[in-house]
Amino acid sequence: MDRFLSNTINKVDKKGRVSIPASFRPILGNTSRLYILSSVDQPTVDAGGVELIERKEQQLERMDPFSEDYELYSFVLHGDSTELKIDGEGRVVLSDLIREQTGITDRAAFVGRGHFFQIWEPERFRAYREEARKKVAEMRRAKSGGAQLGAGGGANGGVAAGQGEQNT
Amino acid sequence: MDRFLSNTINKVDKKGRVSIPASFRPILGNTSRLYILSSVDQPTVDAGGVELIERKEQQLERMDPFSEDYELYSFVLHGDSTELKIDGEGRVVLSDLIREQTGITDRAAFVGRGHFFQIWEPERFRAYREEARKKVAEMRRAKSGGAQLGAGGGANGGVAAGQGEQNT
DNA sequence: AATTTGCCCATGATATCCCATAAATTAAGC
DNA sequence: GCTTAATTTATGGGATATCATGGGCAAATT
Repeated sequence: MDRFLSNTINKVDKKGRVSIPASFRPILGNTSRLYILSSVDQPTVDAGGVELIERKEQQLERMDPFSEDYELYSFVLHGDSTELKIDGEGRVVLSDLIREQTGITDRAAFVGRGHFFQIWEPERFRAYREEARKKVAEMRRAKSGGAQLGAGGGANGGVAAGQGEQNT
Repeated sequence: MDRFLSNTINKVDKKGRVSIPASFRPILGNTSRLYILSSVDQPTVDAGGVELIERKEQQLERMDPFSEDYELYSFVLHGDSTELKIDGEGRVVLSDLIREQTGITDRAAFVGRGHFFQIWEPERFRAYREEARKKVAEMRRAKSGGAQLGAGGGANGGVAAGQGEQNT
């Protein structure tokens, strides 16, 4: 249990509180603080422990300082970050900043991203997720030239394609 | 016995639990954690130990962290994965995520794939398997220009052996 | 005084643990 | 080679333990 995985949708109560998924809590450590960074590309925020900020700063340093991306990243990183307090039940109060950034009202989707997680407005998450899956599927198809069975990650399945639809 | 072989169909009980085939358990090691990755191509999920995720993360690290591909791949990898707890009897409860992805309701097919295994809705597995066989046969025919050797009726090219039903 | 914010407790719904049992595979014995 | 005893499995169910969620209340803000 050392990375943020899976996704869950939790309710935001009248006081603006949401439960951080229980499976995410231990990964954050013993802290009672949750760090939040706005995403520049999507209507979501990144969340995690302090190391999240550090990591992002390191990323920033690796970017071209004259690019527009750098400017944006830098601006958002230092300007739009927040620190939330985690209460005894593992909840946080979503700030106005987060609401504006994500569009969240009464429900929030928590999405594991490995060393951090994201908080989305459920509907937007659903849409983006679908799109992402579709694109990854295309990516995979392009790479393997169509000969792929299963998502074995380098697996040597050795069997020809076969499309098989997603769900029903 | 160090790779996942063969396939079995087990029942999902009212609580949503399924037994992981006993022959698969020792291969997972001493863990009580089963990692699940959903396939973007087929209505199935890949299952295995942490290595399964780590392997994919290594692929990620070889990509450009600022590319859209990286973003999408990471999003799907971490956001659509799950970690299931294996109980004392070697069972796991299938999450909603898995149900949606696979279409599983009351029975689940466990299919060995070497260094990981898959979980399918039995009917879909049967259908996909047949299709896969057919394509393998075609592939072979195409390659050999019609001259085949030892590709007799019962041969099941490349796909895990065994009948759709448990033992026989 | 009227809101917020932080802390504590309550509760229904799941999830997890533990024990029971029948089916089935393996080992043992004849 | 068969038949039976001994072990594993798969599966079920009850008893707890966790979790998400709601509400109360008092200290801190405004």
